[in-house]
Amino acid sequence: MTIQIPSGFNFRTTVNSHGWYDLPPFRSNDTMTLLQTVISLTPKKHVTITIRETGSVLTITNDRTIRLTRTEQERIKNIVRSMLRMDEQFSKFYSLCKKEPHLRWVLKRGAGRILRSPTVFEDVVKMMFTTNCSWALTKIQTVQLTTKLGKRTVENFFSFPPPETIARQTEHWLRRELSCGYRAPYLLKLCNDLTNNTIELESMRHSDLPTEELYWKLRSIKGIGHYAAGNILKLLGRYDYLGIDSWVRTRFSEIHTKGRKVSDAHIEKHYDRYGSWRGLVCLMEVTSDWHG
DNA sequence: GCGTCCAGGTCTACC
DNA sequence: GGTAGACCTGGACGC
Repeated sequence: MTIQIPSGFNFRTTVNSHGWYDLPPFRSNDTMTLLQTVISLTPKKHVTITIRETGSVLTITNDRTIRLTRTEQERIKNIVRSMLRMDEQFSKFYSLCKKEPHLRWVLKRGAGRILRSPTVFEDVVKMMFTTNCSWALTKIQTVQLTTKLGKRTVENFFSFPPPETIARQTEHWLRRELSCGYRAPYLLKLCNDLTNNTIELESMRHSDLPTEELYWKLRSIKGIGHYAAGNILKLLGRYDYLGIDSWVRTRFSEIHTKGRKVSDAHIEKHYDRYGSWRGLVCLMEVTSDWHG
């Protein structure tokens, strides 16, 4: 399968936009020139895909033993476009960056697109796993979740388990097997609510609701606070919130205040002038050193 | 190898 | 509305 690359799109910069490429089922290589993950087409059909940039197209390959219908191939292509944010409009953001000397690199590197998972559910669970712990623990929780509850594919990858599979476990089991500690009841409640249709996540990527309403919808999920909601919103294409964590605080003080610690209110105020793009401007600034 | 301390974000009870 | 303390884990550190 191939996808035509839109102008201004940069595959490597998108894969390296944040830590998601490092959390299973995602996998990448040292040079970030390929991205692999598992797409769950049906409860029993899980396909490992490999995405590479080859000239002016992205090439998507999968194991030849798995036959895909034309409809399934189209679905995979749409999911890849969505994960890599290929159809989102960044022209207004780039005009803004053009006016700021310290953000001109963003255009040169084709930055701004933030890698997201095939589903909102996967993004929300992973974001919950980033709260109040080190990256090492975030990774442990995600690895355990996928290997213990996901489905193994031909290439020895594991799919991200659906909410109903997680909802069948006990809180005790989740605590013990995933090392997710006090997050276990939050994860269980989220999965139960999704299974019972008490809440709905997937439509959020195409929602017409104002960003603030989406923010409060996310905040109604136990375990999703101000930081997590702000960052999930970025994965929904809304950049009004900063999603400040300890790392952003450190990077901000290194860049703007010679290492002097400042309050979150100070950081919020600094990015106010960028309006609805402030969250993305903040992310670009704190990750600028990742892109040379 | 063991014990102690700390960092990390969210929730809840309390003022 | 603001704040303190609990939640749980891995990692750093001292012994």
